[in-house]
Amino acid sequence: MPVVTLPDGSQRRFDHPVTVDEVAAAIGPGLRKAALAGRVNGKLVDTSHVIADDAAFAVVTDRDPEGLDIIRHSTAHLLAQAVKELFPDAQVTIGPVIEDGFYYDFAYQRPFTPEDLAAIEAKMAELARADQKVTRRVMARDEAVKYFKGLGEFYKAEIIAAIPGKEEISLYGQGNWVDLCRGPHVPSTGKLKAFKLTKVAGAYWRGDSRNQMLQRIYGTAWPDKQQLEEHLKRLEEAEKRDHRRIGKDLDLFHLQEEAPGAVFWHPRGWTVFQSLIGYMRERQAAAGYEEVSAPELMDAELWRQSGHMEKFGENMYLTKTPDERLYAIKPMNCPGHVQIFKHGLRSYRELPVRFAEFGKVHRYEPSGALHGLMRVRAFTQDDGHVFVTEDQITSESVAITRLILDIYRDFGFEDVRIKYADRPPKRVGNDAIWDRAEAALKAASSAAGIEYTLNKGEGAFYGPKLEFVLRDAIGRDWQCGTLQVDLNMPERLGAYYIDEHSAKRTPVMLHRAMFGSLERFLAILLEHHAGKLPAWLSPVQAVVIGITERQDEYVLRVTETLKNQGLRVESDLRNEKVGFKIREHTLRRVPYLLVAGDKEVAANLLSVRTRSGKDLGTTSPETFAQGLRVELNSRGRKVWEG
RNA sequence: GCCGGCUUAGCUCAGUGGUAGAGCAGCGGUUUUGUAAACCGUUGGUCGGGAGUUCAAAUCUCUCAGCCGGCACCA
Repeated sequence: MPVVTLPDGSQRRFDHPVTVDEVAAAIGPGLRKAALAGRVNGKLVDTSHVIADDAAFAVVTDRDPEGLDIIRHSTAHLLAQAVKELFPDAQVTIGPVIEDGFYYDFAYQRPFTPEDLAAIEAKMAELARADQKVTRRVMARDEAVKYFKGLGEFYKAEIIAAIPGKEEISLYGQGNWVDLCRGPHVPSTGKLKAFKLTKVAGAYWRGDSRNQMLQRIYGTAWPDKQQLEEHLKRLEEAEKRDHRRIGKDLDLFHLQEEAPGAVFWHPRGWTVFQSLIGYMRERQAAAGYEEVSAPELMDAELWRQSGHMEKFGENMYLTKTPDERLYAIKPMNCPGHVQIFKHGLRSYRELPVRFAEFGKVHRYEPSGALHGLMRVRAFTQDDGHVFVTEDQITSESVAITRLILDIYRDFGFEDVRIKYADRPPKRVGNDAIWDRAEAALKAASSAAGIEYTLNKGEGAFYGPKLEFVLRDAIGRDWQCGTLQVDLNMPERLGAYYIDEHSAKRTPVMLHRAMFGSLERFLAILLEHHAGKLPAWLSPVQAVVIGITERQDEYVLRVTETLKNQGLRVESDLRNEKVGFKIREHTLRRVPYLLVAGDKEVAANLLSVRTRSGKDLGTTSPETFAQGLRVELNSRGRKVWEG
């Protein structure tokens, strides 16, 4: 007879097999009501699950992460049930839990409309109110296939057919609707109290663009209404951080129809962009890089040799000149850098050779992929290529890794994860070369003392890579930096150096980027800071504001003085009230507002206010400049506090 | 590229077949102002492009483009 051991170590003895529900009831009526599922010997099960033998036991409620997942999963089922009631011809496919919610894919003869969505959501609420019991039963595989085929659910039948033979096939029913599912599920639909359908979209069956397009409905679900509201609020806040919105508000850049996926940088945006470049120049020079610049346009033949034409030809811009020569606009900088390396004889004594370029590349991205500055067709990489001997891979990789991580700290990104991506299915070079490259990159990673997760099959076509992923202020991950070990490209493009025995040797090429795309990195910064860029990146670092025209001369003089010290300062002499000017510059996220009235002019002072509304008191222009300079020099690590 | 939605003044948005609107911005004045919006007046639109239906189209249909949300892709 079963003895169940609770998480606190206490035990309950039963004289007959019991269900999870019964055990929960034995512990307390409140817990029984809150029970969504059980955990028996580590395995999640329904509340109807029968425990016959001794077991470790826990009740799963909506306070457990697993409980939340179960709510979401069951809400996906509720969605499918509602769709089947309203659109009996629709076929169900899969409905997994995703971050903050769930989706369900349906095959239907027409796309669902926003009006359908409202109707479906209403039907879901109705079904939840009915508090239908959710029941589980097991069916033999062949029988299950037959069962779903009989229902006209051919996608389900296909899914079952693909389930490994030894796995149990379980069906879940609620009301008159049955779905194949691994479970577990909530005991009854009444447990689903707070959900909302968010969007409809097309999605390919089995994620393959050669397959039929299904209708995907997304939704979110939470334990209670309040948490749902909070989630919707968070989405709203994230929307306010949208770099496209901020870019417009702050007059940084725009995009227009004639140049899809290409950025028109306005003076303020370009100032930020140039600040990024200036910073990186400094860091790279200190790290032993030499800046180069390779042509934007090179003969297509070169791109054939590199392998780009074969793999990415469809995404390259080509142009035929009047002399009938075919040129490609560079989608990457590496072949150009190899040409510079190749020019002249290189000795092993010169290695490592470190080239860096703020190279503007063009890639014809699929139209549906474009997204503000995040995904564009013309962008600038802080691209570097280091030519090394095989012996130098480790030390050089360690140096690159350290540099990347240190640079991220200057931008206030402390939380950085690293992924290791190995050989992709479509690649150049033989397996022996890949074995060496992968081993070298792994060795370098452990020498650098970094931990990584595996990103299987996601390496570049010419070599494995480390991907540096940073986490922003609202918890989103962005892959930016990359380090790739390439034993293929130098050989394909005929690069070599002379070793200590006067023999020709092919160098190894390390590809690396810190920002990745400057356009995208800038977008990430805008969203991370919600537009409040640190002063060293702000297009305007301070505005000097006069209260009446009596201060005009002083305001101009102070502005001039600060500008002469290399600070980005403007004056605002407009015929407006101070409150109005403060409001405008605050909305433009200017870090410091320097107000001068008669009192300040008389004492040669400025009244300093930050964009977050903090009053830093009065100070002389000299002291302010000094403090700001300290802040600028410490990058994102420190701010001036008056 | 695929599915859906959207596109009206510089910006944010009303306007469901019958003479194109509002707020903000801009411009011209008044006001000389103390830390997130002073007041008065006023300019501004081939309603994304093209084609069609209709006596009549911002509004209905087709088509192209761009954008937005997903999917697929991402050297």
